[in-house]
Amino acid sequence: MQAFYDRVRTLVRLNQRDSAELETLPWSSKKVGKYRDFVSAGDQPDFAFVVISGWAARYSLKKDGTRRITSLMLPGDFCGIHAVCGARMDHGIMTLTPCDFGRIQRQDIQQAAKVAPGIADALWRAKLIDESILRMWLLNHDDALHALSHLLCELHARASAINIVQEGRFHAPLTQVHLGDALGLTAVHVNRQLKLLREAGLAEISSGEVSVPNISALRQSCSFDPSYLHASVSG
Amino acid sequence: MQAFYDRVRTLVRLNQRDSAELETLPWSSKKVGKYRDFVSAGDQPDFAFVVISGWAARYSLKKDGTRRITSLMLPGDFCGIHAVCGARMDHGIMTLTPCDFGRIQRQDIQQAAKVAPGIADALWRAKLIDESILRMWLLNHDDALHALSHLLCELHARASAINIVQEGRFHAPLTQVHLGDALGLTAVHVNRQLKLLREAGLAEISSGEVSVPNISALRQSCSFDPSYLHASVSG
DNA sequence: CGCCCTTTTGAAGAAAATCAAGGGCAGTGG
DNA sequence: CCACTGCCCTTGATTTTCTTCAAAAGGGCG
Repeated sequence: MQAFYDRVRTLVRLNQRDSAELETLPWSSKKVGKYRDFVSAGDQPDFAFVVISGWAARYSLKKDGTRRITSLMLPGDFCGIHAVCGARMDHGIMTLTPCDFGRIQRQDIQQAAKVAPGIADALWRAKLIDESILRMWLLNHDDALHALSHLLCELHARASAINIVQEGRFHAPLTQVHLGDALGLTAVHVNRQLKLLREAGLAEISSGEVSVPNISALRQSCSFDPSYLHASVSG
Repeated sequence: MQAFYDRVRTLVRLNQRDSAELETLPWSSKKVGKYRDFVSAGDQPDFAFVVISGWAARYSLKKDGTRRITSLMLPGDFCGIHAVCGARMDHGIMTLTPCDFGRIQRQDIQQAAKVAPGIADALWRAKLIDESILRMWLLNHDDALHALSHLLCELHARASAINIVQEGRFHAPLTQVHLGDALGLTAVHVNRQLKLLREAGLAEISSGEVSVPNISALRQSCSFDPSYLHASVSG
């Protein structure tokens, strides 16, 4: 759960009480294999989850049978905070790799949020960031190349934040089909845009490894401004 | 503020204490003219706002100068719950009509959420619904006609919920440019799709009035399922 | 080896953007 | 009262972007 504790601390500055409350939160671990439906649409989970290790994705199935990925989750990310208010899931969550989740009971997280305002704040901030990311996905869906570059920038930034980027490279278990599902494009077209990025020397994906030799250049190419990812910790 | 109180009660079942807390929340009113930037990106508001009357829209300006509307707000909707955790706004809010806003101080809403768990739940649910709507916008952006129909269904449902629909008609201050900004399409293309809907007898917009003679037919045409808009009150 | 999944590339077709022009209507000012 | 102006809606023609269909090549793994 260190990934989770670390994440919370990037979201808000915790006082001693918050901190103590956070680290004594009761939780249990749940391991899930690759490409599993971890949570299904319609569920009304009694737990909130935290990605401890692995990658997962929120997705919805459309009427025409195609899948649309609406967000990607990396270690440290929350999912199913819906549990906090007992709402029903309107989308599913699938694993992209074998995953290790931390599971926290609804009443425990509710209690913690009540006793430790810092934790409640952190949950809010996490949700606002989710929303910002979603909004960005909406914003950038006009031009395919722009959208792809922006997504790679986002993933690079989020991967950096959890220290899994080394020399501009990080492992991301995304096939071109996944990227297409996330960007609302066909895999074929994703392939062509990736080729452009590769030829421009801006980014490359090969065997599950994203390589960005010059992140500034990539960011500039799609006007990426990372500030929306954390909205500056000042609380 | 009745619109707000009503809205909260559609989100959660309040007990007496929650109810009392809600209706004694200190607030002040703020009137804003049409087409005004009510909140700007980068602001760190000390207030949460509630739309008492009028329509407003969240939007972002893209690097190429175009505007993208990322959500529409009707009477009763919250905005700037960011204030709850002191985060910075990553988007602006503009009015589409003259608007009347209710303004609640950050500490007051925080206090209310702490004392009355029902209110905290309501805020969470409101945010989850915002997120669901955003997700739907992402989901439906593939086919222009589908997207437009779905948006009209969403607005019809939300307008119904606040009792402003009469005989399939409701006032919506949206120009074709606004619709284009919301759907990520050009106004020209919106115009063509509206023509199709009109010719199919499914929907019509004229002088700011949306007319849906047969909502079931419109819903069926775009597989609209309204459940995502409230996620069933069971808390 | 052979199979499946993923990536790659080509060619044709559909969807939406762009460019361009005209019309209706309300408000403004002569 | 009427011309003028600005905004919004409408329509047509052309071009760009993305999808669809199709086929083939690479790579990991039983």
